[in-house]
Amino acid sequence: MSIGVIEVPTRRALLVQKIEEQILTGKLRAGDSLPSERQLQEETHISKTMIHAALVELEQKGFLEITPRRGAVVANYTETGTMETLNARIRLNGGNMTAKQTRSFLEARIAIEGAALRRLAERRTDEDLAYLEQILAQADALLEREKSDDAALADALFRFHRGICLRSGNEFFPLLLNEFRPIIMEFWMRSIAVFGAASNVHLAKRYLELIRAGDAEGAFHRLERSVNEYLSCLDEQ
Amino acid sequence: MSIGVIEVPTRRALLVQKIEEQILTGKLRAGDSLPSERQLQEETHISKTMIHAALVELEQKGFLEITPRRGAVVANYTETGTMETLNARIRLNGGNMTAKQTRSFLEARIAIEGAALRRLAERRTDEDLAYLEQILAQADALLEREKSDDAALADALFRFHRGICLRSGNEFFPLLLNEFRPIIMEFWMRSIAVFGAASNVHLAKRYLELIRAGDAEGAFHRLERSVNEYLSCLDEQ
DNA sequence: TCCAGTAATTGGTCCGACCAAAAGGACGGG
DNA sequence: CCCGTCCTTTTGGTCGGACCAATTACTGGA
Repeated sequence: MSIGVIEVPTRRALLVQKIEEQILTGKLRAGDSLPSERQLQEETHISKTMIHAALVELEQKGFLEITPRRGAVVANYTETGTMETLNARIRLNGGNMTAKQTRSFLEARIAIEGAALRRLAERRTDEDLAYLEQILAQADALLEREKSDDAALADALFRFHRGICLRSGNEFFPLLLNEFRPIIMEFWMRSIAVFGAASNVHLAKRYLELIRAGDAEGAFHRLERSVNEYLSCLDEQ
Repeated sequence: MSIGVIEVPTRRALLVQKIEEQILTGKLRAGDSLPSERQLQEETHISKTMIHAALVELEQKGFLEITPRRGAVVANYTETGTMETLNARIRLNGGNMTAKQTRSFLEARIAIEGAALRRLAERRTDEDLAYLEQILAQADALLEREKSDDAALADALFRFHRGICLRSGNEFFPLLLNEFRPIIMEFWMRSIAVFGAASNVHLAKRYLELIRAGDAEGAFHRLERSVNEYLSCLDEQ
């Protein structure tokens, strides 16, 4: 057990976190208006510049709606919520997704990556295969090392699956994966912990072979099956 | 033709827009580094506080990568790009998607909304149906009016289809639709222009009936068919 | 040639003051 | 009693200067 880097949070980050908490725990509800920036300044003893910066950050994350000279109100995140909002919600929960969130995530994964997988298997080129092979070679190199680096391997797995979306020719799929990134990385870290590093890389190679063979349905069903395996392993715990 | 609301953009927004333009038009390429914040301050006569805020915003949008004390470089948006990045790209192009983007969008729509549709049809409750009916009632009310308001109708259609995702029980799908929002709204505006307002509302009612009947496959194929119709109509133009 | 020491530069944070627009009263004519 | 006009207050948005810590670039001596 190492202590690791100790980072001092900034006042602004703390303020953002505090307001996020109030919203996510329901103390602040959609439609509620926040105190004015000056009032917050007095309460918190933080300069108005930083108060303002924090509120703008929360607006960009989809938590608030700011109208100039009218104030900030808590947004209804059914209306404005994005992946950013969800990431914050998960972070608040100590980085753990609820069972429902996990299921939702995997369902979304099948929908998006499944579609990409099908398309890619149908129209893969040599260039596509080379692109994916190169990422797997990096993953193999990571396996060879004596010191295992799970984070680097998870990153490689992420890039492999994003590569599938990228090479499917659809311009939206890889962007969606980028949006999901923190969640997907967490997923792979867990998968490595449960099934082992080698097993995950081996599975990736299976996908590549199915794509090479042009077996769209086979690749899709492989995805469905591995997701279900993951789910049943999760249920056991 | 009405003039509409005139909103004064903030300096920060203008700076963000300008840098976005430079990146999207290729004047700034991935890997290029930006001038330092102080240099930008001199060039633009905008205070460093605002310069910094603008750069951070661009980082959150996936256009830049900022390293403390090293500067900001233009990001490779394969790596960092999000829906926000794509929205900006489309906005720069006058709100028009390329043919490939349109195809990608519709493919993503089938993947996501199709999955939601299937799930919802299998496990819909009376509450779910009432929720969707209520949105369609609003759409009907809009149709009755003598003055047609396409934007309001497009919004209702958006909320109906987001409602499908919301009521599917998957926590990710509605968030994804929010992320897509500007693009989806553009899509519905176009669909209203091509097929007419009544026709679009009528189609929505068909989905609702298929969901009510629990016909998951029927609903899914309805979606596929209407997407293909839209595509072939687009090809004709 | 090398290296320690230093000066300059960088992004990140913070402050207190000011601006223009909007909201809310106060006032006065009808 | 009503309604427009004027003025004060409050609001978010902006500014320029300051400081910090880390990095980089340079410089002088061994």
